[in-house]
Amino acid sequence: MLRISKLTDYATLLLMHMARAPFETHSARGLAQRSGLPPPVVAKLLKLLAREGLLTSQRGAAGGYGLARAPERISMAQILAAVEGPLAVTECALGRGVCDMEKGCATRPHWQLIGHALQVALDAVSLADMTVPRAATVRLQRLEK
Amino acid sequence: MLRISKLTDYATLLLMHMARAPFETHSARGLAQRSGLPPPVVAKLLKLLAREGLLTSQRGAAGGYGLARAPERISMAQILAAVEGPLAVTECALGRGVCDMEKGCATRPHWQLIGHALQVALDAVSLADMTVPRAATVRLQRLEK
DNA sequence: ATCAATAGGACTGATTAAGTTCTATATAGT
DNA sequence: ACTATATAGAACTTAATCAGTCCTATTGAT
Repeated sequence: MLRISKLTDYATLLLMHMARAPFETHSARGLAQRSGLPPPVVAKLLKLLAREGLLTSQRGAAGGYGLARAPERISMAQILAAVEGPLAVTECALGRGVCDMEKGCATRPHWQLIGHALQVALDAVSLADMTVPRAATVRLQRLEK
Repeated sequence: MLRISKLTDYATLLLMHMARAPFETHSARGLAQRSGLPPPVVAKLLKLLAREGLLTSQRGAAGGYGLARAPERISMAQILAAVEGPLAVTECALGRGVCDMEKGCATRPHWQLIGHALQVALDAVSLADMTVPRAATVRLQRLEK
């Protein structure tokens, strides 16, 4: 349950590879080879991440992708939002009045609260944390107190 | 993203209805009418929740379903787990070695940490909280400190 | 017996996710 | 200017999952 899509998983993997050389540009082909993921998937994801502002891109020969900011300033929440869209635990949490039974339904504010808690947990982990085991552990343990 | 399935949403709604009369038994038909959900869906969900231990069931005429324990002792995490299966943010988080690239993949422990944080957030909200706005707010705010 | 209820499984259709392919555009090097 | 190597964007196909229905069996009170 609450499963993250494979694409998000892949995106995280790719960003972690890039975080090892945060100031260099990386080509889609090169990242596909290093990550072992299918080239079309890698290309699709990098395009998406660039459009969403997590990566910068340079076209043409000797072009490629680079991190838009330091790995410490890219959170898991941002990666998820880039690939899967805004966090919304339930459909109605997004606000649009598409739910048939809004009248007697008292659950909405509660789902929003839960969603907010998830957001906080996801915000607390950065891309840099993902590459360095200790940091994430510490930050998340603080949350649980 | 991280969207909960409609079934889980429905299940929560049904349990909230039952929580209003926590010691009485409720029939599937009656709950379908009160909730406005399609009877087959309600029946399916109640069967599932009973199998998972959240509800007790009584067959035969004058039978029905009842909460297995007090609303305070049923958490949103339990409801989610009952309907959607164990919480696993990524496939590999479940442990089975199905992932092709386990060798160079350092993300697994981090996803597990994030998963754990989500679990904590979901554990902090009970079915009783869902029916009484204030309690959930307070509990979740404590988590965010 | 009969009626009202749950138990369990099989099945179908709808929706979404995952992955591929094709065409257009930009840029460095020669 | 030409060519090779990149990214940009969109359309398309297939696979997987979710949502919902239906049917048959079992249980128990009247």
